[in-house]
Amino acid sequence: MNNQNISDLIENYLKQILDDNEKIEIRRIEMANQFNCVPSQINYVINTRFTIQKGYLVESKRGGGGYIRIIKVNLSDDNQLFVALERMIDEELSFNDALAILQKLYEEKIITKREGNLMIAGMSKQVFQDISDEENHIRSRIMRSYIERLSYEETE
Amino acid sequence: MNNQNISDLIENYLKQILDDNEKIEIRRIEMANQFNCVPSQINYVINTRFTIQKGYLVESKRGGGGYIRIIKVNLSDDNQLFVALERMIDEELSFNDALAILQKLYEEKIITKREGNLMIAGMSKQVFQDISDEENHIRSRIMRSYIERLSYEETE
DNA sequence: ACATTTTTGACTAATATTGACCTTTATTAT
DNA sequence: ATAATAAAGGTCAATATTAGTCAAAAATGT
Repeated sequence: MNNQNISDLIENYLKQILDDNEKIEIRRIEMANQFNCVPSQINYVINTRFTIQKGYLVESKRGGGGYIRIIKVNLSDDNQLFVALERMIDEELSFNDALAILQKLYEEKIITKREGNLMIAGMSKQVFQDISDEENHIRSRIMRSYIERLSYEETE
Repeated sequence: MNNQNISDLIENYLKQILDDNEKIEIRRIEMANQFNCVPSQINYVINTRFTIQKGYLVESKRGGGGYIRIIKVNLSDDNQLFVALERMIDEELSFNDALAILQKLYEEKIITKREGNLMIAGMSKQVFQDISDEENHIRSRIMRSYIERLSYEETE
């Protein structure tokens, strides 16, 4: 641990607190003052070190009483599968391909029938009625977002 | 949690009372005095936190003996539910309103937490990254599609 | 040398707070 | 009854308070 740049210091500080707590809530400007850096460096640290793949969820609010909240989550046992799947999905995704992926997830008992049906509903043709240009593009985004969500669970 | 701002305090105060009551009636000036803020902040809280999407109806009267009344909407009657939902969902649907609706459906035990989280993932901001023009429009379509799907399940 | 990561800051966006002015309803005076 | 006044609540825009984005510059690694 001799990488003592400021970003690493901030990362270590936050992770140390997260060792004993499920989540932490900070004020960006306070952190920045404490570590004598510009506020946007806090965003940099969060974006590079507290990603969902690393098991962290980040929420924030602006305005008076604003905050940044970092929450530890449990990565699913099938996490690797999801990461792989997410990478496999192209920028464009047809309805039939989406259907096939969800069918597979259902057969593998990763999702219930009802969950699958809901996800399909969110990507169905009717959703994209008058914007068919972007249909497969947005569907791809939706599918990857579903898969990302399946890759972790919040700790109760 | 992080009640650093007055609006959250007022919101929590009102919701706490609404936990035990179907409705609550307040006087704007009294609230403002109690929380040491200007009267219009009460309107701000009501307009941002007690919307129809969040499951609340608001009535008020001016003049002597005036009041603001907040009423919890009861969605537990399945017949009325889907009709009510259709009405809530405009041609355009913001992420926050979508969140509020799903939260309500979860509270009413119509969907599981996991189903809600998946549906939210399908409508999250990241899905619409580079097509923000149509964001709220498509989100509205997705939500309607989810609701339609849920209404089938009911009668299966 | 070149590539990657970190640091910085100017600009942007979201949310909360405040206050001046407006509208509605009830009460009181004539 | 009608008019004037008082007693509510409503609206809207300015300002304040946060956090987010993005790209250039600096530092570091290979």
